[in-house]
Amino acid sequence: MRAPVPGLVCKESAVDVKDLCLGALTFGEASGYDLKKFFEETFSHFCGAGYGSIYPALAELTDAKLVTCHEIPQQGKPDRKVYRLTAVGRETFLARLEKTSPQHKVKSDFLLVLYFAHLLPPARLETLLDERVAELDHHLGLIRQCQQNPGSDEAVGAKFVHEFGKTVMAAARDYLLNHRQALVAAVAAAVDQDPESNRRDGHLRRGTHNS
Amino acid sequence: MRAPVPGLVCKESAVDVKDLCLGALTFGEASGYDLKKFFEETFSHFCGAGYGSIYPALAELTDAKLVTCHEIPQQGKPDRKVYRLTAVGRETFLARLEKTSPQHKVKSDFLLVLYFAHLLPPARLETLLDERVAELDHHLGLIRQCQQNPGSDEAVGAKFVHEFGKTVMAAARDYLLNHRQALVAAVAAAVDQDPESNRRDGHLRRGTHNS
DNA sequence: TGGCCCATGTAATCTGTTACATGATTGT
DNA sequence: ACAATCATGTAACAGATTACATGGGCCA
Repeated sequence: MRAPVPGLVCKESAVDVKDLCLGALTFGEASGYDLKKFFEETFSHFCGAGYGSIYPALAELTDAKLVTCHEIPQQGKPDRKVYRLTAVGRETFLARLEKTSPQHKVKSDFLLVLYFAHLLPPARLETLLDERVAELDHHLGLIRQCQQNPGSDEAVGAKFVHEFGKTVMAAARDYLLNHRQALVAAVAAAVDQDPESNRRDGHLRRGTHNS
Repeated sequence: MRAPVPGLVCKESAVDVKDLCLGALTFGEASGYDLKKFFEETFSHFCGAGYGSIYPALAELTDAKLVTCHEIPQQGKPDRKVYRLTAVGRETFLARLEKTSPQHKVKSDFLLVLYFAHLLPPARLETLLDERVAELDHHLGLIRQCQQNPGSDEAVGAKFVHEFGKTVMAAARDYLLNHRQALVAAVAAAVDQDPESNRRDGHLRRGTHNS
């Protein structure tokens, strides 16, 4: 086991909510509330953050002088706090963009459950697929809204990411719709033939790992 | 603010590593080590778990009598511990499958960084895209291996999930390859024209939210 | 009058990652 | 000789989710 080389520790840490906020603020000032809405509308298909992480993140960024905070008094509501990126904040973000080795992680309970389709009632399967298609439609709708936004001259990156999202999610949607019937039929048939199909013993087999 | 209704709390909690283990064990007995390999080969594109979560999960499952553990002595290595699903474990898993409302979450630092393509050096952009394509190829390869596995009579669900993965990742891959040049060119052009493009103030604009 | 939008924040909790700890065998 | 595979586990830590806490304005 190698001791961590002092100069090369190189965290390579993943992007966190602070980075998300910094990034959004490169487009202009905003409150925590605004940021959450922005994430939902614009980043919904690949990122997200709740108030429980946004507000603490903004507080930390303020302490670190990466953003400044203007308080705007309001009645009935808590003061609106508008955050703006500082020069240091902008550079910190730029540095993060260049150093991070960006990961793409999918955590899909949906696919996991589908993997065990043979253990599910066909009706449940149909619900699952329909709900997922609806979610995809929802995300697709959000992206279209972003793009149709009045005064939306999206940056090249935004365009690319949005088109990418549309392409990939449309592919997912089409696959689900085109194969829905076959899957449900196959499972229904299996249940008919062999209702007690869920007891099979043996060893978890794995492919020969000649990576 | 409503108090949580006692009988309807209904956690709807997401799938965790324990569920992952339970699910894998429906295909046969396995050790913690085997399980990790299985996840990597078979679930790689939508799930994952490290030893740091698998081993504690198996311990908990054993305590809860959802699995049993046979210890096989070995020399030089720690005893191999082979886990097998109990009847209760199987039913618990089946119940989880039916009750969970399964989510599909993507957390892509890759897309986030790309969103800010206009702030990146073109070379960095190229690296990013190439690396992502390589990752996608890697995952596609893993799926093909699963499918070509000798004695691979995959269950309907497994087939569906793997074909789905191939379809969606192929779409992503194609998009990246087909639009790579255009993106890099656009960013390069922007840098030429306006090297100090990263200082723009204003307000984070959001679309009119007529959801 | 019930529910959503606005608007902020804290605290407890959950869950997973990373680093640590050990060590024989096999292949290059 | 060095790295990888096999094989298990713990402890500290990081990060995010959830519930809690507050409360006026607005629309149907």
